[in-house]
Amino acid sequence: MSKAQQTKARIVRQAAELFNQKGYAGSSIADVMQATGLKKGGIYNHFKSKDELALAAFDYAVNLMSQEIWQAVKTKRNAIERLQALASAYLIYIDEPPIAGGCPILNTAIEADDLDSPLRDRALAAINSWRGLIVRIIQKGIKKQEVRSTVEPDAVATIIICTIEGAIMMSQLEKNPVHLQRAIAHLQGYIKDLT
Amino acid sequence: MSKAQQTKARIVRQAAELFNQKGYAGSSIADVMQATGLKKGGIYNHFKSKDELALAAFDYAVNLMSQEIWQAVKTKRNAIERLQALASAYLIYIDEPPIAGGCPILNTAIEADDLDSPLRDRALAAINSWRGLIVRIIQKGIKKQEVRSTVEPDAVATIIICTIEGAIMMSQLEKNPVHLQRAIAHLQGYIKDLT
DNA sequence: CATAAAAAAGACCGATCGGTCTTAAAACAA
DNA sequence: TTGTTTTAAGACCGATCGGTCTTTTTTATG
Repeated sequence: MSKAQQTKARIVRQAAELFNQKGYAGSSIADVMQATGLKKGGIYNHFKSKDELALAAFDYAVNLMSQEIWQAVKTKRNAIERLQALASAYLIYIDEPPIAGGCPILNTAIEADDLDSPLRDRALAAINSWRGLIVRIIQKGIKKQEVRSTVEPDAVATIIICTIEGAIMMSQLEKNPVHLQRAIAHLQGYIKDLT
Repeated sequence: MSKAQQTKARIVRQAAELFNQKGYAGSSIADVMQATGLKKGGIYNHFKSKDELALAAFDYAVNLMSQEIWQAVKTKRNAIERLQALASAYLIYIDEPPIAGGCPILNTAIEADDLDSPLRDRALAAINSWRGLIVRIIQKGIKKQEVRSTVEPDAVATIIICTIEGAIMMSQLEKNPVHLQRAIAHLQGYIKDLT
C-alpha cells in the first residue's frame, strides 16, 4: 500500500471514530484536522467533501463490526448456536470495542433517520444486511429442523437486533456494561427456546 | 397565561420537534426561527442561549412522554398488568406520536453520550427515572406475590427499556411500525412469564 | 540522481454560525 | 386612554463553517 493510500486509510479510521463519538453534524473539518494531524489540503486531497468522508467512515465502521460478527457466526454449524454466537459477539463492545462511541449503525440511524441523505440509506442497508443474516440462519435452521417451524424469522430478527441496539445505547449512556450483558443473557435464553 | 408565556411555550414546543428530528447540532437558530416564525430577537428574548432552549425542549419532550406512560400505568393495579400497559403505551409512537422524530431520550442519549454536557445528564436522569418506575412496580409486585420472588427488578427494567428503545429506532429508520409492534408483543409474553 | 507527479500546507473565500444590541411595536397597568 | 414595561424586529458582530486554490514538499519513477 502506497504512502498516500495509508494516509487515506488513516483519515478514514480516525474520522470514523470522531464521527461515531460526536456525530457528523457535531464534528467539523477542523476536528478531523486535529484528529488526523493533517491540514485542510491533506484531507481534501483524498476526499471531495465532508459528506464523502462521512460515507467512507461509516462504511469502514460497519465493515469492522460485520467482520467481527461473521467471525463469530461462521465457527458454528447449528442455527441456534449461530444465533447465540452472533448475540455474544456484541459483548466485544465491552472488552475491545472495534470503534469508540457505540454502534455506528445505531448512531447514524438516529442522526439521519429524519433526513433524506445517503447516510440514512447506508444505515438502512446495514440494518437490512444484518437482518438478512439472521433470517437466513433461521430459515436454514428450520429446514434442518434445528428451529421450530412456527418461528417467524423476520420477527426474531427484529427482537435480536432491537434488544442489542437498545442495550448498547443504555450501556453507552450510563457507561456501565451491565445493560448489554443482561440483554445478551436474555437473548441467549430467547434463542434457545426457538428449538 | 400571558401572551409572552404562550409564545415561550410555543417556541419550546416547536423547537423540541425540530431538535428531535434533526438533532441539536444539526439544527441552527435560523432553523428555530423558521419553525417558529419569529426573528432572532423574539427567541433570545425568552432564552439566554441555544443550549438553554435545548434543555427546555428536551424537558418538554420527556415530560410529554412521561405523562403518556403514567396515564397508561395508573389505570392498572396488578404489577404484571401495569408493566404490560407500560409497554403497550409506546405503541402511541405509531398512531399519535407525541412528538415527531422518535424517542427524545434515545435521540438525545445517542447525540450526547460521548459529551460531558447538561444534555447528557438530562438523558441519563430520564432513563433512570423510567427505570425506577419499572423497578418499583416489580418490587411491589413481588411483595404482593404477583411476581416471582426470583425476578431481578433491575434486570427486567433493562430488558424492557432496551427492547423498546431499539425497536423505536428500527421503526423510525425503516419507516415501518412493524418492528415496534413485534417488540411490544414480545415484551408482553416476557412480562407475563414474570408471574 | 533527476524529474515528473502526487500529496500536503496554508492562505483565502463567501456563507452561516451563535449571540448582542438598538429600535420599533405590542402588551399591560393605571 | 395614557404612560410604562415588555416583547419582537432586524441590523450587526466576530468566529467558525465547508470548501477552493496556489504553493511547497514529498513521493514514486526512469
